[in-house]
Amino acid sequence: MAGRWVLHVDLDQFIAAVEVRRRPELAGLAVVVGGRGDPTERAVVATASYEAREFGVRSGMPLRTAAKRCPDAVFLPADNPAYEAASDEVMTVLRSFPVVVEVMGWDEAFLGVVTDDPEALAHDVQRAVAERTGLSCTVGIGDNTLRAKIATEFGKPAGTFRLTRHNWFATMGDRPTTALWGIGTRTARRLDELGYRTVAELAEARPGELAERIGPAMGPYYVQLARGIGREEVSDAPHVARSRSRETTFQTDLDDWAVVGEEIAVLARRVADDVAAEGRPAVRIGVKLRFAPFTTRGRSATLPAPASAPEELVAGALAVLDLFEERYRARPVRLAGVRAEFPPP
DNA sequence: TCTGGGGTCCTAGGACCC
DNA sequence: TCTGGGGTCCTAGGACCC
Repeated sequence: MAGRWVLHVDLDQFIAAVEVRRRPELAGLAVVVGGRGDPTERAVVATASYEAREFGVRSGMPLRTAAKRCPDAVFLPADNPAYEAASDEVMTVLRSFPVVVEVMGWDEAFLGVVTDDPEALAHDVQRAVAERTGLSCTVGIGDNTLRAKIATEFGKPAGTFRLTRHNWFATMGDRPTTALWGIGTRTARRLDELGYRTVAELAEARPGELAERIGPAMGPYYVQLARGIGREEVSDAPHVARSRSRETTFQTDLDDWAVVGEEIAVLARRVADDVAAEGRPAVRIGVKLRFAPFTTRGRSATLPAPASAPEELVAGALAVLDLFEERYRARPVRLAGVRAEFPPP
């Protein structure tokens, strides 16, 4: 009798693997991809190959730090169009199976499947992806999306792992709450202060107590996470964007407010291109500024009328920039961003 | 460790209205 | 005519994820 399963397919060191695939001489080397590939610039690591990770190089780490930890690494610029194309190849392979494919990013997808042997199907998927794209992936198997997603961590690299209601607490019970998908270090610290340190402890919490102390939606949700409860349906409905944004970190801080305005106009035009591609007008616009050393402030406003035209979005963004109080205008700016929001569904 | 870029969702406070 | 309570919208900021 065939059962319903969720498979979580996650490409191994995806970005580094795409680079190695087109430059085979890099195989076996420490490869670090990020920014423009110059470790002296302001940028962070997008992905490090397993060889580079041996030296303590991690995603999100400044390139400068990565270069200190692994001076012999090959540094490459991020080539997003290449990763998007490789991602499309992989998703096409996944869709060739009789499954529902829900894309979660360049290098991840959930598969909704009906089978009585999910491991066999997982291995078929891994083999097909390897043969048709040359890329390696790990497959987590679960009775819902949460457990499938977490199972992947135990299958890395290139393996499979099954996580269900039957082995959830045996596998996860003693782990810290950060092992849950959706709980980061900030929330873990707050939970710790309330006496919940492990997954098993959080699973025993009263949802009502956490609703009061954490928030009406998130509190009870965290208890559900700890119990391994998650969405069982996988959907291939096309994603409908809520917002589109563009932002830039400057190599050197801007100290002239007029130049900040010029950069905001440039970003607003790029956002306008994205909005035009969406084919529906934006109703709100936001401006983000990050001041030296690292404080970030945002201002936003509803547009006078829904808009897609570049001139309207530029005017809107500059009007929002004007909402920043006088006291901000002499501060060095290290990042500027513009975001357009679409109407809620 | 001097900290990217692109997203999503939640929370909280004040405004406003009845 | 000094003052309640509820609902909803707007905005800022936080947290998390890939």
